[in-house]
Amino acid sequence: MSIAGDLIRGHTDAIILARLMQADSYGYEINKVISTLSGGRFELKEATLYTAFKRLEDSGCIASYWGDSGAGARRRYYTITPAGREACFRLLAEWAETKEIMDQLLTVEGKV
Amino acid sequence: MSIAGDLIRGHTDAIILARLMQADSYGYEINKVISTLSGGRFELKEATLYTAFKRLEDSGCIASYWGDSGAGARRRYYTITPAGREACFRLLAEWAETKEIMDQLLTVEGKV
DNA sequence: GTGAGATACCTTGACAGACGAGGTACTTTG
DNA sequence: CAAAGTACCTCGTCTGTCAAGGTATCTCAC
Repeated sequence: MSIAGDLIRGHTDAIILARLMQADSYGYEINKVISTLSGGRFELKEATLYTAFKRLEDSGCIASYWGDSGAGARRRYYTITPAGREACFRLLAEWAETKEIMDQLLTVEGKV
Repeated sequence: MSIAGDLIRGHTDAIILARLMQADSYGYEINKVISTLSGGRFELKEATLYTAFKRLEDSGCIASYWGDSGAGARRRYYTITPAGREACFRLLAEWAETKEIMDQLLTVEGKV
């Protein structure tokens, strides 16, 4: 993993919700998808992942159900709720704004 | 302020260093520049700002000296050190990578 | 059939950064 | 002289990340 989780901090929920917008999934798989999408440069630590699930479920953004495991242990699947979709769009917009602002704040002219 | 500090969390040092790359400055002014550059959408809380200065000075990225105040209270100016410049470049690169990865992780196709 | 390794979930406690609240001190302006 | 602006600083709290540890199931090699 080449970038630290603290750089992503505050956007974990957005990442999870964005993944669940595509399809229901479970913890282990979500993390593997994250690892793949980031080209192996980032993955959530398990503790971080499960705390996020707890937080998102408590706030009504996601719901869970036990599903079949093809191979291996039982899986708790998560599904995004309507409130979760709304939250996701809001977080995506926030990310866009964060990027914009950060790019402004990090501009360094000359003196290189 | 339209975006929360937690979205920027982990990048505060980068912002401060990038500002000091342009010119020596002091806390109050840096924060005003940040506010201006972000179009009034973001500013650091004083507590955050001063803890960051402390952290950056302890790690040798910046140095400080008392300067003249044109009007108002005394000012503690900060200047970036060679180590600070290096750190700044590293943090800018990290930000670029964070952006790239986040954009991958937040892609949502179809199902809108 | 048993041990290793992958799959899969979960909790606890420590730590670091952001920030609300509070404080100091000086200068200008009304 | 009071109020408002400039300017700095600290303490204690909160929240999210993470290392470490634990549980349980399944498959495959031996």
